[in-house]
Amino acid sequence: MNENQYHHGDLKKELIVQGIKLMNDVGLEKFSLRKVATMCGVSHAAPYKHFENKQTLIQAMNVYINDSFVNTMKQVVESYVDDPLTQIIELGKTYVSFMVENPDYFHYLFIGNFRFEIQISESSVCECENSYDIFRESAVAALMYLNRPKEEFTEDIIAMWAMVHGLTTMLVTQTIKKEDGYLNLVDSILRTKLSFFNVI
Amino acid sequence: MNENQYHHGDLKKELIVQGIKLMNDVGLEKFSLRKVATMCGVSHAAPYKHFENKQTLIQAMNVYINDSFVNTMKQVVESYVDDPLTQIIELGKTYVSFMVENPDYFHYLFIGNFRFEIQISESSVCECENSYDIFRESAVAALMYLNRPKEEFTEDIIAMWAMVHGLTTMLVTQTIKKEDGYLNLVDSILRTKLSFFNVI
DNA sequence: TACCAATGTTAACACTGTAAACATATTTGA
DNA sequence: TCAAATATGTTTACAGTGTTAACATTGGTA
Repeated sequence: MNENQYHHGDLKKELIVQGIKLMNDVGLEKFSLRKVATMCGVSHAAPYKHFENKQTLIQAMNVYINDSFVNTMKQVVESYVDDPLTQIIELGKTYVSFMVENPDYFHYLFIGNFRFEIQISESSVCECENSYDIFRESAVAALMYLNRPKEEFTEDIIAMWAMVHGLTTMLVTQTIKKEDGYLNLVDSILRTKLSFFNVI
Repeated sequence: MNENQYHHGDLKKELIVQGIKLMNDVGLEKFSLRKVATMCGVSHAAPYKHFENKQTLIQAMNVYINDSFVNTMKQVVESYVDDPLTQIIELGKTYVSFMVENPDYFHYLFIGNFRFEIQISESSVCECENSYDIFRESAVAALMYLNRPKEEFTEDIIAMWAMVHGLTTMLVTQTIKKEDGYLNLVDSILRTKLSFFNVI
């Protein structure tokens, strides 16, 4: 396709990419469709050929980020298929570090899941819709490995995910300071929980 | 003061109250200063005599809600001054149930702390600025009561708060379903953690 | 090649945040 | 007591926004 073309090529995707960039720069409050359009070198009404409205674009941005998050998680799962305990711990670390390193993504996923309908990517190859499902699946494997009673699975999994997500929140919102060894905290907390299972 | 008066009486406070109401109804995206002004029966520029801009009003709404949350927490603390273990557990339950019953408040505090500067209420009588401080203080008492090693306080407190906040998040975002006995979950998770301390 | 759907532009609208100039009420102090 | 100062409200104006409708251009396809 040409350089100075009337048609853009893949405007839909660039709207998402530039949209995320803009959101990072100016925040939700000052995020505007017209700015995104300008960033893509396109008239302010062009986005409406690809998205119903502003909310729909933001949703698409959410899906885009969620996919990238989910894929990162899946990679970790695949790296430790034969070691359930290490797997769930590394998964926890990845969960936390991904969000700490991309605090804006935390906003999107969070705010997005709140304010708008949750929408699942169709393009995603992943059979798990979201990060919680991946985490849960890994947790189940670890609990089975530890011969935990099945009737307590639910509570154990919730406790573990809650710790990981809660810790993430504290770090991203700077309720606690992000020191160099913050990942050891994840390790330690999850390991305590897991070894607690083991001892009993 | 008169009924059909030129001056409103206490516009500043009503802007906050109506602002919260509007935010509950339409969400952040459609929240507008002009609507709030209309709800207060006042011209669209009147709010600028009380708040610098839209963000400042939203901040004030955050502070208002945070105060109400903190006060609720403080009441619990006072109800169990002589029983540190029950206190921290009840505090956890209150934390969760307050947010589950007021999911919009969860948004405000969360988004507010993210998007804008954290601003502490001047009017609050409470010496603790935020809910985390209250939770931490209570947790410290419980840990001392259990004779936990002081060098592990930090990690223990983080683990407990993370669980409570993480669980709250799961319930509010409906990652897990809010069943009738959801508060027992808080009880159970925290109690497990605390009795774990005790056993060792 | 001629049409058609896809994708872009331009123009228009109502609504928004914000500022400036103006109006009225309340407080203050000689 | 009552004018002046201050606090609080209104009106007007403007640039930026989301969204729609009418129009223009392109690329693919019958």
